[in-house]
Amino acid sequence: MKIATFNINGVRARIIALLDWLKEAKPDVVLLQEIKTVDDGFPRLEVEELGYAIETHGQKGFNGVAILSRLPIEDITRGLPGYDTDEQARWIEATVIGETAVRVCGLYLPNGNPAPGPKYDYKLAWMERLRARASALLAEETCAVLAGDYNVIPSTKDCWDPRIWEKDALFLPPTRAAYQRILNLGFTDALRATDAHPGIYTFWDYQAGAWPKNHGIRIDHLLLTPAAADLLTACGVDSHVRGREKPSDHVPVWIDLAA
DNA sequence: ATGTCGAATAGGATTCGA
Repeated sequence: MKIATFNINGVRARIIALLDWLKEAKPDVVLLQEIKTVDDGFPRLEVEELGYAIETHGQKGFNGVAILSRLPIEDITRGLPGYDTDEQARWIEATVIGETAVRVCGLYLPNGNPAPGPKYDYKLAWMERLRARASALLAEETCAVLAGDYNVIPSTKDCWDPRIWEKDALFLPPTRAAYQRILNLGFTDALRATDAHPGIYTFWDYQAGAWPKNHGIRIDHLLLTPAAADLLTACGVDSHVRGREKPSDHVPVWIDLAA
C-alpha cells in the first residue's frame, strides 16, 4: 500500500499539478493539506476519474485537509479527536483497507509564526492535542500513519541554513521538543528510518530563489506506529515536482507498506 | 526589492496567511 502526503497549497489552483503527479506516482492513498476550499469547492470529478474516493474537511479560504483513496475507505473522522473547540480544519482520519487495515491520519499543523504570540501558543496547544491522539492510537496498538505538514524542522540536518530558522516557529526549541515528545511515545519517522542523510527537503519557499538554490526544509513527515513501522518497505520524496509549472511550495512524501 | 503565491473581498488593488 502506497501512502503519500502532499501539501497542495490550493487544490483548485493546483489541480493540473495534482493530476499529473497522481498519474505518475499512482499512490493508493493521499493525505492532502491546504486545499484552501470548502468541501463543495473540491475539484472532485477530475480526481474521481482516476479512481479515487475523496473525503474532505474543508474550510473557506485557507487550511483544509482531504484524503484520496483508491482502496475501500471507512470510519472517517473530521477534526482532531479531543479538540472539539478547534475552529480550523487541520485534521482528518480514516481507515483504508488493503491486505490489512491501516488508520491514516492527515494533519496540517499550525505554522505558529510570529513567535512568541497567540499563533505560537495555538501551535503548541495543537501539538499537545496531537500528542494525546497519537498516544491513544499507540495504546490501541493500531496500525496507523500520522502524516502531513507538521510545520516542524526536526533537526539541523533538515534545513539548508539553521541560522535562518533560529527564531522561527518551525524550529524553536519548544517546537522541536514537542515534536520529539510525540516521537518518543514510540513513533517511527519513516524518512529517517530509511535514509539518515542530511539535506533531504520537502518545502522550498517561492521567494528568493529557494528552489534553484536548494534552500529547503524538511517539514512534511510520516510517523508510524510500531504496527505500521513493521510493514515499512520504502519511503521517498518526489522532489522533482517542485520544478514543474505552477508547483506547490511543498512536494509529496510517500511510503510503501506491506499492507 | 524577502527574486512569491492563493484566496477573499470586491468589482481592482489590497489584505491575510504562509
